[in-house]
Amino acid sequence: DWSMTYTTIGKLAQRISQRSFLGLLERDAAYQLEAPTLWDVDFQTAVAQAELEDRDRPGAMHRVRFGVNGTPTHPGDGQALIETTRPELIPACVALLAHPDDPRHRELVGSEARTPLFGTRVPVLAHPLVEQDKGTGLVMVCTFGDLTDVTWWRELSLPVRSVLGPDGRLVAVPWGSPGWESESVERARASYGELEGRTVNQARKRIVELLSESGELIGEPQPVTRAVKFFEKGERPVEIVTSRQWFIRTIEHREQLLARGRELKWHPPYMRARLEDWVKGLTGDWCVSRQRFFGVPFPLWYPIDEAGKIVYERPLAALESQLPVDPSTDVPDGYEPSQRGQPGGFAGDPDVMDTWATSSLTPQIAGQAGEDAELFAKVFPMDVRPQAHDIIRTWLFSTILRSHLDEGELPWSNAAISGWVLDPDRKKMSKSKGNVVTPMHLLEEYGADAVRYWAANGRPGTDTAFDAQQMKVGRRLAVKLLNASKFALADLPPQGQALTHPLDRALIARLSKVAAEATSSFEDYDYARALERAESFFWWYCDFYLELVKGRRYDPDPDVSASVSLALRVSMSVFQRLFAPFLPFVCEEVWSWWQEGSVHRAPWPDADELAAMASPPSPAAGVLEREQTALELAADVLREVRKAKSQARRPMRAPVTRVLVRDTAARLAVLGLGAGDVRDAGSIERIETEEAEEFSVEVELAAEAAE
RNA sequence: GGGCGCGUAGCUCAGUUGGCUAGAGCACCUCGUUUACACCGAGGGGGUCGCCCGUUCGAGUCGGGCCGCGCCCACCA
Repeated sequence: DWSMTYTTIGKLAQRISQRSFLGLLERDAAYQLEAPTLWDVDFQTAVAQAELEDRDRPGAMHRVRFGVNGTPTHPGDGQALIETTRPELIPACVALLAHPDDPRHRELVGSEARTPLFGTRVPVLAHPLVEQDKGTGLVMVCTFGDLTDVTWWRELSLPVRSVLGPDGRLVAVPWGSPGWESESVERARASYGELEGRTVNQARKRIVELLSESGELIGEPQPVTRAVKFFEKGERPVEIVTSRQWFIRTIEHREQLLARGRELKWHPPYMRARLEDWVKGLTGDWCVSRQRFFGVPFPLWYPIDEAGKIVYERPLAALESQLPVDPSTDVPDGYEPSQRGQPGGFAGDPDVMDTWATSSLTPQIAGQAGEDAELFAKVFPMDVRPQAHDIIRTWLFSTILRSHLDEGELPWSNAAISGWVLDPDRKKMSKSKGNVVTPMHLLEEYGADAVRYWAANGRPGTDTAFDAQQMKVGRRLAVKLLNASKFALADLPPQGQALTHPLDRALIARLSKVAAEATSSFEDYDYARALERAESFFWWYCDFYLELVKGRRYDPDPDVSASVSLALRVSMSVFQRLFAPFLPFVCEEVWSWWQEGSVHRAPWPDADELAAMASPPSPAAGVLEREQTALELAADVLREVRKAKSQARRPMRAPVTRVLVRDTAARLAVLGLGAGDVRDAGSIERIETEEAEEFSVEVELAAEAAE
């Protein structure tokens, strides 16, 4: 319904998004925290776990010697060796860890070690997450090199010794002051002076030189390739930087979210595993604040105390009547604009929400939650979320989370997961690779129906390689529908009240089955199957049924043409509606030739109605089956006649003097029901029969001169 | 490393409770024709259903094990 579109920057979406956030805040489902956060150093913003991707990057493994005291029994005699790919974080080292069961480091655990170059004393502790077979089995914990560091830091209550700034450069640190003690402050300052202000890469290069000079680097760095986490749009690896951010509670709902995932009907079912993997792998709550310019702002301000300090602990929420608000221009209730930024005044929250924080409310926005209670009650929860598999962990996940938190139920009953359109070489299209095929020229060359036809052939969940051949097929089908409709409907004689001819009943009976299959396929979200069934039967219909009934259709006697006239109307009406979802334009066109209104508003074909129409007047046992066999046999004989003509290199209208059909008695008994149509369609003078085990046809063509 | 999916004609893919002499379209070859359709029609060739075991009267279909491809996830030592 194109009258109900919205944009995520529109007032409606902003209002609903801000209102939902305030609701979460009120219920303590959202909170702010100064904590280690995934951070992109180029965009200088927090990013969420869902926005990360792994990229393989070359690096080097450095073996580094830490000093140890009074542990002469330890192998290496007075030294502890660790391996690291990030030696630039040695000044941020807060502990060394070994696995509790590792015999090599048992003596060392519980003692203290000294960092190289800086002489900081760090405890040597045990933790089960340490992998014994990596490196020396001894690992350094820094604040923060990776998410595991965060885990260790949290679980072992380690101090923070942070060296990395939001711009990705090493910040100044106060060597010698509390937290930055050193056995040799002079040396620490001197060493760090070589690193301060440098980027991570520059610092890494320099510290390797320093370690090498001091003899604390053991051996040469060994080149390795390792998976590094990047913000999906970023150029440099994400870092972990401590900052104040807003979070939505997620982890504590893990089990309920998994239950929601099981409640949802997935198409195809195996896609549920993607959500489960994701939910089970979550390492923290969802960070929703971003330090960017564009986005929906947080509807919050903070008081400023008399000393001019922002009091983050007491956020001032916007009033419902103010929504949507922009705290950088709007003013909180009870304050004057002149108080902005002043002691005793207020400051607006400078951050905006993650785009998914608004997109996760799609059903609520479309249903106008909190705006139009009647509409919302009518449409929520919705039937289906259609989307591709790559954003299960973002769009699908976050939508379920928000609906769970706000509405206490699933946002929709079904998830229809599509695949990607791949380039002709089956690679994912991407701007950076330059292999993107835009659809405009396809629409121009093949038509919108053909492009849509091709897209509909991609089965749910399956990636589809771009294939111009398939568009030709779609175009052919569209043209065929145009031509068949023209033949079937133009100058059609008056229709009868009922299907009096057995072949017409048999046709509608088959059509009923096809309609039933298309319907159940659609109900299963298997649109590709619905199309395939309708399509293959339609081609059979054109090749055989339309040819078989030509004689009766053009017969001047209205009693003869009445039944086929009805069958043609019914069948074309059904085909036009069955194809309408796939070939919307051509179907609308052929529908307009003889029907009122739009085919897209017409009722879907009713298989039961068709079956009723196809039932024989005398419902004796086996009549239905006999008529089905008659139609099949008629088509089989016609096929053999055509084959004979084709192999004799004669035209299809070449007359046939005699056809001998051999088949079982049972089948021959029903041949008569369709023999007249077969004769007309094959230009056959005489059909004879002979009983046999297997079906075969002998064809006698008239002499060529007879043409 | 864990999980999921896929491997059927040269290509894109059907094959739903095991019964197939394995199908369709494209491409290829032959022929025909213009009274719905040259954006056409009729016909033909082409496959040890990735490999190996097993269950079964019978396996493309079920079970196990390999091989290959793809995707998702994962702890950057």
